[in-house]
Amino acid sequence: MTGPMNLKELSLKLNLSPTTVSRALNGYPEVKAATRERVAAAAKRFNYSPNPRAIRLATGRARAVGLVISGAPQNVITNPIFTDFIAGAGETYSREDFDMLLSVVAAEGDEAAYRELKSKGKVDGVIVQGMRLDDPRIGLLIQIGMPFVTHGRATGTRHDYCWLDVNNRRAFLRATEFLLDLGHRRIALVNGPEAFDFAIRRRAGFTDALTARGISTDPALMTSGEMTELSGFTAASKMLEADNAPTAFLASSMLSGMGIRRAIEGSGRVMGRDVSVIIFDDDLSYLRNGTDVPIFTATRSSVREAGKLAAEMLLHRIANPDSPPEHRLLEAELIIGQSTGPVPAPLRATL
Amino acid sequence: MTGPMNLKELSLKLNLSPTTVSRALNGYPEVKAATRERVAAAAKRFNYSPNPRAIRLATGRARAVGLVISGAPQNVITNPIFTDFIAGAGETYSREDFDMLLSVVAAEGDEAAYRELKSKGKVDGVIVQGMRLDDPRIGLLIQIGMPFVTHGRATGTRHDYCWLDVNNRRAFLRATEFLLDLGHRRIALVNGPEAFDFAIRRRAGFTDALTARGISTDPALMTSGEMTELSGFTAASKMLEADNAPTAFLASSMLSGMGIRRAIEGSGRVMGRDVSVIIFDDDLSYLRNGTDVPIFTATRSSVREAGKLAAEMLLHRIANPDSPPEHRLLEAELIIGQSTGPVPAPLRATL
DNA sequence: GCGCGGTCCCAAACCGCTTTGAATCCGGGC
DNA sequence: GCCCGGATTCAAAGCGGTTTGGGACCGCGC
Repeated sequence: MTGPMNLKELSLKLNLSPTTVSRALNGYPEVKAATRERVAAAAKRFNYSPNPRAIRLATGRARAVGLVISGAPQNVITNPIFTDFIAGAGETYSREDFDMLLSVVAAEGDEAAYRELKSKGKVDGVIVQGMRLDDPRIGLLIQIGMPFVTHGRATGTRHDYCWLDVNNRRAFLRATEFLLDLGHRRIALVNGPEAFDFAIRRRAGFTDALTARGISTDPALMTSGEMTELSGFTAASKMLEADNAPTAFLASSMLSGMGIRRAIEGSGRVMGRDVSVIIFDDDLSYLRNGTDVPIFTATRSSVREAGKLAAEMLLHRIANPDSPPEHRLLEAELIIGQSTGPVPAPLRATL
Repeated sequence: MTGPMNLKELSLKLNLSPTTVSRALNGYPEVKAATRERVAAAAKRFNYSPNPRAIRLATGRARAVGLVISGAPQNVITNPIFTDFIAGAGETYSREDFDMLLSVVAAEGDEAAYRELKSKGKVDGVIVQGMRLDDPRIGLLIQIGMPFVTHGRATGTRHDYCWLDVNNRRAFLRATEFLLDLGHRRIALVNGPEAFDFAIRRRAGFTDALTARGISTDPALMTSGEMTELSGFTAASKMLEADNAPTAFLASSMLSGMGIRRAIEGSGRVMGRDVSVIIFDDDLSYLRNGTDVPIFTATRSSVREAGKLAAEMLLHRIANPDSPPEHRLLEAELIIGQSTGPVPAPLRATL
């Protein structure tokens, strides 16, 4: 064995020049159909596959996309969304034979990481996650000329850029309306960290729905924080203790929903009967909202699907860097589970 | 702008040959100290950084490590461990300037993925996760000559290979003893999928502790399944309904523990008073077991730390492929939380 | 018979680095 | 003054592809 076959060897076997073989394999028009077939057959027969390192050096393209994960060691970064997102994206990349490379960097190290990805030419484009208000990464990436698509938008930026997002505002608007239609008037919002754009939009959907019905928003019924079971529990417990406890909750994630459920049950109430809960369900593969019948009523949008679409958009963007940026807004579906019901009668009486 | 400076340009500025500059930068001994400094200074001044694609082509090394994630679209793969693990590993890699590349493949596609990683020379080594009994990947990787370290061991393989694992058996042995010492005799095991090696070892620890005290194991008190909240809830609910309900649970993950807690509370019992629970806590960044005081009593071992160590082992292995395989067994610590207590008096009376 | 425009193929340069094999420089020994 | 070996440095040959700039061959019109 002398290692895998290379272009030169293959061309010798075919009595052709490397040039022609390369062109045949890459679909250039100036090679005769018969020759092309002969080459293709030989390539398959000798199990030839071009050396990616050589391709990359010769073309200057990386055939790889990046994902910068910042916030190590303790932050956001390791949020549970991530895995499903790349699972979706990864399949697209392997199909197109792109590598996906991750850089894990400490908080604040992300700018340097993007610059390095660019200057060393390690990737042809990146996907950006965890968008914040007027996220500085957008300007940076445009400035250094790195193709990208964001998962989520960034309110407040003046740039036009390529994004994929869920209609968070509309999702929470509809969820709130659904609760209002069930007669609920004291509705609490247990939101994600409002440093993130998606959380802002969800709150907007929530408050818009309330004000549209002439219901004033109560700051005591709106919290924002980590999307963990514990923080959901803590927030909900506190609200449920109050005199004027909410009869319904809108939760930003499955995990906070689980915390809220615990708080409800811990207070002697029953979820779905005494207190309603709607969650935002990212349809994560290890946090399923029930198997056949959903446990929580939810606005659902698959993160995995988002990953797949974002990857496709990115590859398209890399291939056509000068086309106008695409935008894609996904709608979440409202699925009815067991966690919602009409506002309880005794409370309805007090209205 | 003519793109970033390259070796030839730099060597021209220095009136040196590319050879010498390359050697100076790479620490070869045959270059004079004064020259080396001059080169280093110029490199910094002109912001020179070598083109990784050229290095890879010239050296034949990838300076990258891989992670194959199999089981798409619906499986294991997206398990919550993953993110924390790579967060730990990723920091090591960036420090050493290694790329980390992910391939997401459909179930059963992993063998082909490893072979491709090898044949295309995309990585110098891989980390393997989710070990099963006599995992076939071990033989495969040895056969194709791909350096690797596994996260978890694989009982039953005849090969010697490089692994990093938590002492799962001992962790559950100690946890079980802890419960026994509290007077519990009806202890249930809500295990992860026993297709995985770690789950087998945990069960062994559990049953060993019981039999050491002369307590027979009750199949009705041992389940194995997904490590989700729902399946924890389902399993525990069923057991708690039975006549001879357990007074304590050993759970394989934080999520199943949360499901068990819900089942306990749903049955009108109080966790930590009526029923004790110990979980295995991977110390995931978005599933914290309480902030200051732990909610669950747990055997804890940080997956993130494991990722960091595994990455170091892998880099070492890549640098010294012929050294004997390292093994590293981490001990989990038993941390006492609020979910355990002595067996309730009325039950104790019946012993 | 000759020039012309296609079609198809090739030699050689190039991408930017590492590495081999050899040249150069230098002080010391004789 | 000359040879020798160690210390430095260099030219050139890879690594394995892509791409540029021609060439060879062919049928056609005149």
